[in-house]
Amino acid sequence: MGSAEETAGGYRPWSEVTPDAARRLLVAAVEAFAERGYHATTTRDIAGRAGMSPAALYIHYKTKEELLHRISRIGHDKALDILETAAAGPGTAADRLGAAVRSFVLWHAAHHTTARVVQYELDALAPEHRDEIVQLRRQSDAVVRRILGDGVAAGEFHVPDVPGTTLAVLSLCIDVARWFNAAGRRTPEEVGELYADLVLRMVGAARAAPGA
Amino acid sequence: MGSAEETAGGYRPWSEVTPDAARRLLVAAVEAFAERGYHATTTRDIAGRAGMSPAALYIHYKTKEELLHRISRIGHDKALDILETAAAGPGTAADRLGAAVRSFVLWHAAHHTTARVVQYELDALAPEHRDEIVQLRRQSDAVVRRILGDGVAAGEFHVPDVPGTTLAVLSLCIDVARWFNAAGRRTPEEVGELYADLVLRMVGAARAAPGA
DNA sequence: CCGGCGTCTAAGCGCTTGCTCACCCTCCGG
DNA sequence: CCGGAGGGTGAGCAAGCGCTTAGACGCCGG
Repeated sequence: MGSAEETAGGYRPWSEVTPDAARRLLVAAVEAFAERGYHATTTRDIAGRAGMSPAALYIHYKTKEELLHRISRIGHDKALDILETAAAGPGTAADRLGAAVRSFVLWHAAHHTTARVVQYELDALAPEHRDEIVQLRRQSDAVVRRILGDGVAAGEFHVPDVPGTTLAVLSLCIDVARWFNAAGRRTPEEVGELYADLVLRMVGAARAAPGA
Repeated sequence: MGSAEETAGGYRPWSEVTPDAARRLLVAAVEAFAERGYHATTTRDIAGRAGMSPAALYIHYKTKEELLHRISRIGHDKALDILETAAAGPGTAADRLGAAVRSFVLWHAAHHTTARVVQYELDALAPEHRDEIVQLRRQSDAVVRRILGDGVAAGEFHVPDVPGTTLAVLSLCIDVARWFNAAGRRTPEEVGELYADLVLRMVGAARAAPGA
């Protein structure tokens, strides 16, 4: 068991990675990178977790860094997709911001192992790959900033500093990957709910009315 | 220049580290760890930055890990001190929470190089040292939780989930160390001010009145 | 039955790592 | 003027690193 809990719940990640051995190696790498960090993880450790010899890794990936790049790319694509889906939804700006934070945080909590690698091992990427990922992050930033802008324009939000608040909101959500499950009384859904509420207060769209 | 900006402003950190050569090595280690991460930093790199030979490091420190431990310990002591000072201050719970967030964030922004090492390289510590540091973090958590509890009891704050909100507040502040200065239009003071405002909104102590 | 391809392994190469050791300065009390 | 202590160096060791190579396996169309 152990790693089973990560893939529980019917959600099957990494389905886009084939063949099977390549996926097993990638999943093993995610676990190892999340646990010890990229630089502290050896290729022997990754191969061992996948039940293979060290050399097997190089049949499917050219370098250890390519593994990290693949993980980072897939993860960022997923995270951006989650944000964009929520942003394109119906309702007021407050509705969309709440949905975005709720689903974004839910993903970071439920897949905190992956998210930790994706969000905190950026500097281990080769410069070219790093630039590519940074571009995706800028898109995430733009999505959130747009919702905030909409809310301000509609008079729903009171936000003096939209770029700064955007940064804070994303920072808050992303950092969930770092601390989540440290003991784990909360479910990912509960954290998402809590954070959606906190963020809506931050932007002054308080459903904080005492009766709510 | 370069590293000079870090120590600018009259604040002289690491004054508790003697002799001089030991301090130079420690400052070099902070820079290197912040830039590349603990595991990606070599002892040769640290010694080189300090203008010494690789062997010189081992006159003042037993291992590379001891360097990280010293940095982490001093940094956490300082961070906790900042929080406790603000918490012990005068005024309402809102006043104290605002002061705590403002000064805590200010430190994380102004000394983001140090803060990055202190906050994000925890897992590289030996288990015994890690436990020691985790203990300090629990104290930081307790300080913030107490202010929130006070505010709720006094009817100043509306916080349904005090432990969860405490976690979120600290997470938000700490993560400043990760992104700060990525381009740097904002000063540390401005970020502290912005964050104090955001956090006060989060707890429903809105000075969000338009005229404020 | 075969031959080629994709997959995997055992062994190991070249290099870097954290750390050590033998030795050398410089400073300073007696 | 000396001798010892503490701060420093150049060279280098054992271990571990990312990665490669030579060869063996199972599978499958002809």
